[in-house]
Order: sequence, then C-alpha cells, then structure tokens
Amino acid sequence: MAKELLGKILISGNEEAFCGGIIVETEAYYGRSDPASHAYNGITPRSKIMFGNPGTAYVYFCYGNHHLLNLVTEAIDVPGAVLIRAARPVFGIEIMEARRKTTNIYKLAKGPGNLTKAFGVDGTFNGKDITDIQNSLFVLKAGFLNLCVNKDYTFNGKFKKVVFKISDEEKLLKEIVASSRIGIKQGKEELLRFYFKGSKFVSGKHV
DNA sequence: TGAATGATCACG
DNA sequence: GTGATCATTCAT
Repeated sequence: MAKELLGKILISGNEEAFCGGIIVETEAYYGRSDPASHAYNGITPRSKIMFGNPGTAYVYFCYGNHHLLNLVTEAIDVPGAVLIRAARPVFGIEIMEARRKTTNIYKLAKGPGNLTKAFGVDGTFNGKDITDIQNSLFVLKAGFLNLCVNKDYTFNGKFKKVVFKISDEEKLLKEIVASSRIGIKQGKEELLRFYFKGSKFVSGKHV
C-alpha cells in the first residue's frame, strides 16, 4: 500500500482553503513485528486507530511540534499504516505558501511535519475516513498514471471544480525506490520507505 | 549538531 | 505521577 499510494492525490480543505498534491514519498509501518511501529506493543489509546478500519487517517503529535499523517491500511484488528512523508503541490498552492510561510514549492510539503502544515492537517483529522470525498481530507483514487494522459485533469469535488496539469518533467518520475525509514532507531534495516526516484519534492537523502 | 517542544506510555 | 522517548524541523 505504501507503494500504491505514491502518485495518488491527497486533498484537504473547505470552501475557503482547498488544496491538493501528489503523494511522492511514503513509509510503511507494521505492528507486532515492527519495533518502529506505534502498534509494536499492542493496543494503546494512541495506537488503537491502527487496529481499526483501513482507509482512516491516523494523525499524531510528534516531537512537541508536528502532526504526522498516516493512512491505516490493514484489515480490522491487523495493525498497519502508511506515513505520508511528502507531496508535490498541484493546486491551492498559495494556501500552502501562507501556512508554511515560504514560496519555495519544493519545500512546501517536503517532510511529514511540513506536509501536514501545508495541508492544514492536525489532530482533529485523527480517525477520519480518507476514502470519502465528502470529508475535508481524502485521497483521490485516480493515480499517477491516470493523470498522465495528455490533457488537463479535472476534479469535480464537493467544493469546487479544480483543473491542474502535471508537468512533463514530473510525468517521467515513475520509478519507485525503496530505502530504510527516516528518523527511527529500530527497524532501520527494513527497506520500507518508498519514493519517486529523482523527485525534487522528496525529503531526506535520495538513493 | 543541537535546541525547541509536548504527548505518550511503561513502570511503580 | 514520573521520566525517557520520540515516524521532526530549522537555524547554526
């Protein structure tokens, strides 16, 4: 699922602040078998979300500063989630710039903490269904390849019609690379971080 | 390289 | 209740 989510469109917002981007970097987290996972020690008040419905958001507060967005991916009672680490902004960019206080498009949603800030995601999104486009945070099923047709992409959402175009340069970035996960002490040997090779919107070091 | 920052959880 | 830990970011 971490690989599957690469190229999908993450959208958030309401009538005033509507924005979206292409997911370009993810990390997979398992349960009992994964010492880096919040579900490693079983169900706790925080980790219970990971044991719940797939397709829900798992948002938690990290390092006293940042909210991190995960998508629950496994069946009920099976812990597992994918951390959304970076996205390429495609619309609502001015909103993201205001939230991030920078106009460097490569930095707007680079890194999991920056991504949630750009998209306006906080703890109130925890447990929300991200497969329902009626909600204010959701992942569009249309993937990267669907967007790579030779015309603009149109999305008729709840709030407004959005048209955007994927640059030719970015269309070429379809090769997925696996690496070790970032910022963890245990479980480093597992190659559970995935991203589009060569993308300037990806955080951390490229392989 | 390290400070800022606060929720979480194992333990007693 | 306490303290160690933490799926980070930014400036130095």
